[in-house]
Amino acid sequence: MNGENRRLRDMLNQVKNNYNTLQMHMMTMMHQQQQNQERDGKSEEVKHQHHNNQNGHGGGGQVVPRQFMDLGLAASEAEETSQSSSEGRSGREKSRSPANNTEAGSTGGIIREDSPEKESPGWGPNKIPRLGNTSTNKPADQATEATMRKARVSVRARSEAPMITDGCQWRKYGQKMAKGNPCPRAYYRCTMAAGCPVRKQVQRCAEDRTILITTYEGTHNHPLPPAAMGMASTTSSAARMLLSGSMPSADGLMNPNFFARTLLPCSSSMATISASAPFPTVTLDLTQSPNPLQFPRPPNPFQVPFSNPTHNNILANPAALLPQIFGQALYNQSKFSGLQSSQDLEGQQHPSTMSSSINPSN
DNA sequence: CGTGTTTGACCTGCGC
DNA sequence: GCGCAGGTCAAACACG
Ligand SMILES: [Zn+2]
Repeated sequence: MNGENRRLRDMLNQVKNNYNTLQMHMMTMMHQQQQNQERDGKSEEVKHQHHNNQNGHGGGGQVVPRQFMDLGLAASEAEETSQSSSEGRSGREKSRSPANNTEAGSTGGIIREDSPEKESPGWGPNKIPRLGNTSTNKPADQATEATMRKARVSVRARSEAPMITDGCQWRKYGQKMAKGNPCPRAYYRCTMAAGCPVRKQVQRCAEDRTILITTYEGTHNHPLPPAAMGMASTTSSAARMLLSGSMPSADGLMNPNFFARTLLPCSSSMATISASAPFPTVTLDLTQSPNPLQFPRPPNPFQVPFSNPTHNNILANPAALLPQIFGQALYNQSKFSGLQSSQDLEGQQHPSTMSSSINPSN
């Protein structure tokens, strides 16, 4: 009975999470659309990229409205995901089932895998520089990949399962005890294709163990099953948005405001951009109850994110704080863009090259 | 027997 | 240079 209850609750959570994810996804898309409209010049590449990701199976168009179609698609798929996850879990609740999933939807025109076997035999005896390689190889791809790899998308969701099911397959390759945290952090790598660079780490929140923090990093270089598209496209577009926002351009400023306007009314999910961490990180907070009306909890014990630089800014409660928070985000962004400017510039220098490489099939 | 998890060793970057 | 902390590797192991 307990088990069943737990299962049901978990299913519910999963559905909620999917819903929030979707919402996020929509926002990101809208944002990108907006961005595209405002300056179609360079952001066009982004658009193409996006399309590529979305229509991995379909093929890419470039009409703006298309994006909504994609969205719809993603929505239905998200549902599937939740269902499948519940099914999968019905058997065992806490044992780690190998099925998981994930994110990244980009088919990866961008990232060309260097060599599929680079990780196995290549550096077996290693100690060799994984970084050293990077310097020697082609700078352009490298820069792109490096930038992409740096970006992280972390998702906070309530889940009692050891890992949220996102449609991808993961192999665990490590586990560590986090410092100020009784719960260990687990490291996973995507196994859907050899050489897929995507990694994720899963950690439970110390105080509230019902909250699972999943951090995605990298972009898939292979097609994804429909079930994985939801999370994948969301995270990848979030990452892209982060990166584009971090660039030394004015429209980066649009992000926060856009977030504020769009998310606030819904208030069920929240995104925060933080560059204070070693890597730029987007945090999608899906932990809030979907209907805030029932659980107002206004005098929330949440800490003001920007007052505590230690952890990434995670927004728990919108309203009054937003301006400041976003202000800080902006500040961080600008800082970040300063730091990253060399790389970004390098990336930006050859937009045509980029777009062509992105869309090789077309 | 292939595939995935466990787990301690190992590597690297960073602050002192 | 040392120690710490975050990540990763890979041998051993578990499982179907
Ligand atoms: Zn992958």
